[in-house]
Amino acid sequence: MGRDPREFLQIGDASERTGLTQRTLRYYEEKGLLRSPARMEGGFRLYSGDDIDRLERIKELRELLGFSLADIKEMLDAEDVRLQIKSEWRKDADAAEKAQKMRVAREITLQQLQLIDQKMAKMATMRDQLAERIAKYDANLRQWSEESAARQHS
Amino acid sequence: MGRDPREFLQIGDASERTGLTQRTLRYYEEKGLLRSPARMEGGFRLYSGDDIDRLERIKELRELLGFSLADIKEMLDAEDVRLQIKSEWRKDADAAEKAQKMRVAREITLQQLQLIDQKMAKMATMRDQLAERIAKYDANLRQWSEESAARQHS
DNA sequence: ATAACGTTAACGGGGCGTGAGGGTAA
DNA sequence: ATTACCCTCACGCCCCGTTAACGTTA
Repeated sequence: MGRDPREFLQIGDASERTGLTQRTLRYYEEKGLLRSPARMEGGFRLYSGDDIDRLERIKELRELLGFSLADIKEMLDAEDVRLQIKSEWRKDADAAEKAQKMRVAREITLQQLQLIDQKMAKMATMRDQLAERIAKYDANLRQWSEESAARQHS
Repeated sequence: MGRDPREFLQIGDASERTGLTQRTLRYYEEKGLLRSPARMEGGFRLYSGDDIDRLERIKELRELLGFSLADIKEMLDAEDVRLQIKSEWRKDADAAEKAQKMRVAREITLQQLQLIDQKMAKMATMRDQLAERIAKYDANLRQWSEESAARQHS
């Protein structure tokens, strides 16, 4: 599961790879969206491959779907549930409670999916409207160029 | 073209119809995204049907596509070009310049369309990932319920 | 020692939320 | 006169952008 430990990135490289500013990376850490990354002796942050993945998910949830950071934190916490439960699956102590948590996580994921579907439907509508608008521009421009050509002949 | 003048809405009704807060409506006006609406003698704002349409477009551009208000202002101004040109089409004075403006407006619209296509593609990817995740939750839950049933029999 | 990189702290800005303190409509 | 609605400031919050002042690394 774990990755090559040589692949740790300092904040500058992590910033470049994710397209988020260094300020943003520190801010997400401060807000608990990302667990505090490892540090060098001098205090420099070291981001793992998993950290990068998580940052990219955050970025998409925010920029593509427009969720608030608070919403995203809730979602990511919910997602972590499944992994945590799987790793803690020693015996079936409190298995019922774990299943309940998983059902909650599933529900949140399902809501995300439905929200995406709604957004995609609206976006498709907008797309068609824009295509129509372009067709109108083109029609006007074509008409103008024909009139212009006609004047050339008279 | 114009609508029933009795259909003018005060800010409260306009807010309800568009799903934007009154504060937001005043803010958009302040920022020049919406021309200052008509007023009653007492100073109450009166929104026309066209105003409502424009507000709904702004809302979609912002909430669905995540554009900044500055971007949206630029886009709407570009869109107005076509309508303004059509209404000003008395003679063909400066027809070349008008056609140029229309080409610019067309170009901006085309960029919006391409941006929507890009976003929709990314969203489709996310959608699939979420569907997979739900499948995993379900697999885990199904497995748990089977194990639980097995214990009942022993 | 220098350049390139990192650190925290703190102020700034866009897009509003949220009153305060008043006037208007029916 | 009451109730519901509207007005204009004006401050506050979130999500960072952006210095500023300073330490670390190669």
